[in-house]
Amino acid sequence: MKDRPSKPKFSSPCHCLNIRRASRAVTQFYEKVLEPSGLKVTQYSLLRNLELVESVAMSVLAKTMRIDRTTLNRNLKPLLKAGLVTVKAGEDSRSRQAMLTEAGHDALVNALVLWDRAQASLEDYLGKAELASLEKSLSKLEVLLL
Amino acid sequence: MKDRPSKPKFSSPCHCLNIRRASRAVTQFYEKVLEPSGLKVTQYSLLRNLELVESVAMSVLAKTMRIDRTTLNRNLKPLLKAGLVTVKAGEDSRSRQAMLTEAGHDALVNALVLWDRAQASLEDYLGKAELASLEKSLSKLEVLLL
DNA sequence: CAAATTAATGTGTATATACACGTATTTGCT
DNA sequence: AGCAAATACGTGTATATACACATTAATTTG
Repeated sequence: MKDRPSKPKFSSPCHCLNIRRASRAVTQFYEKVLEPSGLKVTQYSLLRNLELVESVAMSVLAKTMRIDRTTLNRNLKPLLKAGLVTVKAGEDSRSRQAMLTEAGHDALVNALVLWDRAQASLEDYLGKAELASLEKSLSKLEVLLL
Repeated sequence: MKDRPSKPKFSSPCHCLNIRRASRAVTQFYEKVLEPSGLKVTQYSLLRNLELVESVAMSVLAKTMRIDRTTLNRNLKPLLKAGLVTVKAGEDSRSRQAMLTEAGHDALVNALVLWDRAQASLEDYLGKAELASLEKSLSKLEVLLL
């Protein structure tokens, strides 16, 4: 076997992987708890945001939720197909307004108690203090790029 | 407009969304820094893990990296196509062994300095103490489901 | 040894994420 | 008015993630 130069066998753990892993685990936990509602956590949050307003333009919603505009567009599709959300034209004929349907509202109400459970479980698991500290760091990280 | 029952207008911030958002931000940061290498952070980590061993069975690698087995399978494909990784049959004719190619090793070495930079930036941004505290919480969260 | 289990993988399907492009409108400026 | 720049969106493409199934090979059992 030929000898290879520069083998960086040891290294510190990658912070990016660590947060991605934790994110996956937390996501899976929430998904499991939310499962009876038929909603993914992303979908839940989308409905949740729509519930706060009469209707909202796509890009405004994306900005509010701090997700990519095109990701929002894609994430909306299953909800549209399921009839939980509708889209109407805005005054500005470029913009489109998303809004919750009755079914969407019902689904949200239905999911709320489950979400509460997941939320509470997590708070219980980490403890108030550690969770608060974590959230603080997370909010710092969120603006890492800007 | 018809009156809707139970409008949960106010709620605590969703911990799941928070960590997902932070995860996205950190990922985008690493991706941007790694960009010149042509590797995504997921791909970097895959190569990094393969660099530690001669060859390794799929499921073992997945377990080591703590990612879903099928996700690993999919994530491997771009690397196979790019010729950075190859797969050979294992002794057990069910299992398949993944291994780094020379090109894969080169790509890894090339990306290492970039990754170091991203890693250092993050440490600088949060500070050693806060980062350590964060990592501790993240590792707890990672085993939330088991 | 034959049958039932378990183990190791791959694929179908669906969602999530985001960059690069392309399109249609609106605004702002001359 | 006319045109350039900025806005608001959607889509193509590629990767990431993971559950449900299907397949094949090795193991354990009766």
